[in-house]
Amino acid sequence: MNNMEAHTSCNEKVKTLRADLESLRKENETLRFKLEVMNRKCNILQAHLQETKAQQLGMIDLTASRSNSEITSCKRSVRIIEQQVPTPTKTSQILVRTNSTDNSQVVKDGYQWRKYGQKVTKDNPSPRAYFRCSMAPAGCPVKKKVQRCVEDKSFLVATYDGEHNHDVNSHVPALIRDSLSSSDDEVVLPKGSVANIIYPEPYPLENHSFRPSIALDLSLSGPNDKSPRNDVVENKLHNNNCNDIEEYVASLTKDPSFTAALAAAVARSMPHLHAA
DNA sequence: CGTGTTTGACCCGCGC
DNA sequence: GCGCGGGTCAAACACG
Ligand SMILES: [Zn+2]
Repeated sequence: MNNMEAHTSCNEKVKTLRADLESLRKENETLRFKLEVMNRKCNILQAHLQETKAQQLGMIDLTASRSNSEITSCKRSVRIIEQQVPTPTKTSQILVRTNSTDNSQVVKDGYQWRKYGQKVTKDNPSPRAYFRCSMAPAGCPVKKKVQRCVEDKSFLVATYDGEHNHDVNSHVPALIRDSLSSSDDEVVLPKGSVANIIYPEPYPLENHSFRPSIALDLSLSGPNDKSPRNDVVENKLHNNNCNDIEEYVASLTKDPSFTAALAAAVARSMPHLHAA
């Protein structure tokens, strides 16, 4: 009967371990969610940072990158002032990955938008949607275009145009509520499902000193995604604490599909290079 | 009934 | 001028 007892105790152990595992899994999920929220915050902050930097640099690079490449510091400003009027209309492009393939093109970025048009474009089967900031009647000039990416329809390309002259969403709490109980309209981030790549367009490579960091938040995939990477991560999280994130990143960069996606995204973000 | 989306018409710049 | 492509308008419509 020793054997039997050993067996039952073993079963007990298995049970508790399983329970442990389950709780850890839940914790993992919430952590994932929080990570995603952080990533989104980070992305947004970075976008803002880019904008401010662009502002500080006086949009010099913006116009310079737009094909008139005669660069003489004083001329530039004159030209800019002359032709660009008071509002420099910064544009920035961000790539957003959405897991649901059919979704209507809504990039929730904390602002509220009103759609005012949709067009089919020449070289992209999916239509392009035009949005205006809903504060437009109050004088906010910001517009954005959203279109699915040509080759990777799970990506949305959002092109922002202009700057908001008001705060992010005066009333509704924007996309980031500090915890999981966000019962907002669209803020649904079910189990981590979105990855953003932000690449502020006006910065080509000429500007080595300021390399626009491509903010990539890892696609924290939901339960549907059975990527082997998840297992790695889970193992890491179980074995150790968050110390192994770097290893995770390493595993990520070794993942061919990930690197391919990244390469595609980067290539897409640099039409100049692409053409050359 | 107010509000936001749809969708074809319209406009405008550009190359031929 | 004409056609094309991208951007916007606004009437109709959907929805609460
Ligand atoms: Zn606005």
